[in-house]
Amino acid sequence: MFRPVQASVRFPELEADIGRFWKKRDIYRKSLKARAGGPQFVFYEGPPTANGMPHPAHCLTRAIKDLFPRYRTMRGYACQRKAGWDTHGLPVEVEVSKELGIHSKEEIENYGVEPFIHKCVESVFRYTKEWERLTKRIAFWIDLSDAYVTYHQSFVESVWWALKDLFDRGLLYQGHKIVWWWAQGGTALSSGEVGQGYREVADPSVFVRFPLVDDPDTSLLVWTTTPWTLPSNQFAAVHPELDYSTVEEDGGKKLIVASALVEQVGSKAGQELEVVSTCQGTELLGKRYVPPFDYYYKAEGDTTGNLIAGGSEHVAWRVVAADFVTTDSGTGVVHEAPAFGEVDYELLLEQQARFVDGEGPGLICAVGPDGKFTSDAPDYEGRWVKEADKDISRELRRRGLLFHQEQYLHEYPFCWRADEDPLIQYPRQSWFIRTTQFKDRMLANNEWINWLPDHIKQGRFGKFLESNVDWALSRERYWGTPLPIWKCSVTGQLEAVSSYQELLAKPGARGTEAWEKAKAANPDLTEHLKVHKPYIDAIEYNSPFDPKGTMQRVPEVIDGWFDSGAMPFAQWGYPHQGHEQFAAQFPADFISEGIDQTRGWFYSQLAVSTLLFGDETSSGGNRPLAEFPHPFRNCIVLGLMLGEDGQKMSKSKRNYREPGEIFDRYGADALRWYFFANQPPWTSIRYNEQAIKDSIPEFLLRLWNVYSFFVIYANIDGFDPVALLQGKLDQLTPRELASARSYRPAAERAELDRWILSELHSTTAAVIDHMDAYDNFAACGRITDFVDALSNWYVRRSRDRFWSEDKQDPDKLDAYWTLYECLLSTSKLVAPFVPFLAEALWQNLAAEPFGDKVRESVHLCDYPEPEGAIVDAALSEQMREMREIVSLGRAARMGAKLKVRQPLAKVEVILADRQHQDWLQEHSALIAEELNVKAVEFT
RNA sequence: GGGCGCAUAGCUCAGUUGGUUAGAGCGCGUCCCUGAUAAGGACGAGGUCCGAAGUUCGAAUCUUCGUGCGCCCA
Repeated sequence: MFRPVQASVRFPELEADIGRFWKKRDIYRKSLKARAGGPQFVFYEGPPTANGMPHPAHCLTRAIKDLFPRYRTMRGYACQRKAGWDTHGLPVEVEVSKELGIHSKEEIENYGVEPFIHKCVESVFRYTKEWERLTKRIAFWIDLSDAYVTYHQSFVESVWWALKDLFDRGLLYQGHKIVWWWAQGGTALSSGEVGQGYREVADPSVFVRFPLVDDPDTSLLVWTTTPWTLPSNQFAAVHPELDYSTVEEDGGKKLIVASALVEQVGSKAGQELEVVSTCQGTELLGKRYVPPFDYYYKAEGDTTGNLIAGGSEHVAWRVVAADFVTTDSGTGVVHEAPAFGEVDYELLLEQQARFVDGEGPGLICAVGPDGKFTSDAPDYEGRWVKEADKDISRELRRRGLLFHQEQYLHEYPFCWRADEDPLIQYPRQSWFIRTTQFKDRMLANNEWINWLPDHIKQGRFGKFLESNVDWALSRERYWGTPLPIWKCSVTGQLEAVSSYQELLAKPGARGTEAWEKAKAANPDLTEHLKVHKPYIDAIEYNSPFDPKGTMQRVPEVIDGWFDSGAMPFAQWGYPHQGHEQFAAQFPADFISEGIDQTRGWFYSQLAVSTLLFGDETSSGGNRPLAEFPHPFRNCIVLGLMLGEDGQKMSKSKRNYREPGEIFDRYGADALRWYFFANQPPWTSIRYNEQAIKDSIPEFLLRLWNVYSFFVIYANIDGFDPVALLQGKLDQLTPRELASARSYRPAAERAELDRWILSELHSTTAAVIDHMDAYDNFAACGRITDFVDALSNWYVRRSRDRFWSEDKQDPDKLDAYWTLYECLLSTSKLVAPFVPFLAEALWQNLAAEPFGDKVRESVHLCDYPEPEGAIVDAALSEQMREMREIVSLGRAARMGAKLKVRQPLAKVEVILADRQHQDWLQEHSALIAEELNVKAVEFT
């Protein structure tokens, strides 16, 4: 007897029971152990950050991350699933600052770095409980107890090793560059971080006159959306090959504007600008102008310097050539403040290179690192630059230099963790990794990665690699992996260190008291903190470069993305330890994250791996050179998940329901099936509660009803596989079932049985093909079709056989064996997709009645093996054709308004292709029954 | 401004290399079953496949341009 099936199943409750069963029996661990000797299937968990709440998009990621390892495990692979947590960086600091009600770096310093760091550690795992609950509830099987944590000492030391390797190879350098600068936070951000903060804003757009020195009635007309950069103006740039016009404006003054823009500029100001003369950009080069502010001009306006090529020139405030000038917008004359733009800064370097050493232009910058004007610009001193825009415009208008002003709508980056803080480009000393030197290697590596969808390879990711810039690694912050570089107090020479132990072994190493004292005061402090600020900063040692020198750590910490990129080896503490694990678990066969990780984790992993393990110059911790691709071979790039309204998901808009509620209402299987079966995972998924709900009747319940049907009648008829099956059993495969009494080989059974078994085996083969190709969507399509065929044709057409009076009727028993096999195989087939439902079926159909004779969980079973001999393609096609005929016949009845109840004399079937006519004729009785006709005629 | 992607039924979405009359589910309408029944099933209506041009015997599918949207980057 099978345990009677509840008539109305409640999946959420069922799932809770199954979840408890897995936990009690430790099924996940057993599933790993069972495959320990199998081939490796390597999966990397991209670490989520646990100081924020999980939301629906995380459900998708976690569902996909579960699906393929679970499938591979059933296919015999050993798939370790080590969890991980991303714990460093700005998100944590910002969260803590909010809590403390502070914002600026200064406030953090005043609060104290040490207590601040303590707060950071506390905050890191604030939402771990919620994350763990979600992970378990959605049945993401992963080893949470053995998670890697990016702030742990062993992880930090792996990162240190990597950085030392790069440093020793000259790939880690300090450079003066224009960086995207978060002024309030006092640090530079990487391109990836900047990319996350773009927002559309309206900025003032000003058209300003720069009067020529030789001809004060004629002005260059320049355009800028950052008036605050005008006090730091050094040059005006034109494109040498563009045409420029001198035009006369109302009142007789003249302006120089790109010819192509004369009309546009005029219409903006509501003026008819009359062209006086035209010239090429080259003719403007060298012309001197008076900048709108004289803070620097006052002293240096007339300064000249000697050129290397001979002769001399004014150092600044003249027209220079630049290829990046366009006529897309503005005036074709560009205001150059080299301090606040990358291309502008390069232009300054170009100019400097023309002069004899020390005689060229220096960098003018009237803004401090805090984003406020310095005493260089006394009128605005101490004011936040963006806030000064208005007053600067007003001043220009007052002095008659403002030609036109308007609002300009454009995308501008803000700090990704402090929405209200706009970033500015700012010159800064910063540490960089020379990734550009490895661009070709990274591209070659990328070439071998199997991206899903494949357009990512040459598209978004490939394009991103091609425009690679050196990685701005350092952060002038507190909570992150400290940059492991110590500097000689006398000579300024640098040295990198790869572990705490190595550091303490340095001659004259001292300064551990800071940590010891803190630990004594608070014994609960985690040991891992000793490799962090401020304790690590206290450690000094004797300089190998100068007897009087002391080695002190540089103050920076690093970009948290580097941590994530180091994860393939740092999760094992490699190379200080974990050589075996790393060797076995590198590279990954499979990773999956959202498309937003293109510039995030996908890049950080590829870059770090290529630099460390990607060519002959890399030491790789003494491991042999790895073949491309690494560190991952297959990557499913998930689409963006949108809210119900098609907009970005947003808590305040309430355009989605919390995952917890979805689980309570519909269950995790419903959500998983919705993710897997409704669309390829890389399309942007419109979160649709109705569709989640619909996956219950469309799939889960349909399968459940077939199962329920079987159990009801098997119990009534006393069909008991336990009594009928002898011999050694294990997972009730078709082969094992074949040993049962009353079991007949498929070839001897009714055609309907042979047909559904054929469908089962061909479906199994197709699902395996699709899943091996990481195509869950196609796999689900096949499964859906099969369950539909089973429910709506096999069971329906077989009802009479199940209800036959004679309990020993071989045909009746065939029907039971057939349906039993279908249900057992289906439960295995769907196990990776809907693990709860699959388990429920397996428990009642196999594990409970058979006890220890069979595997205790469906997730410990092998994935079904298709048997080619069972597949009958012709029969499959014939049956399909018959179902089609029946369907057309019903349509014809409808058209004639003749209900099915009314018997009709005959149906005429006209076949376009007579290939299966004989077969169909043999089955005319069935067609006649379905259509309620007395005769079937083929013409 | 550049890159990538998307645009198919009222809704959510399929549509593999070009090939008969473009599909599914939901919703809607009509009906069947009443021994899977707080289920199940049949049938139907509903589409300028975003627009235009091109390639082709043939285009939702390939090319180009345009429009709209999303993402990424300047």
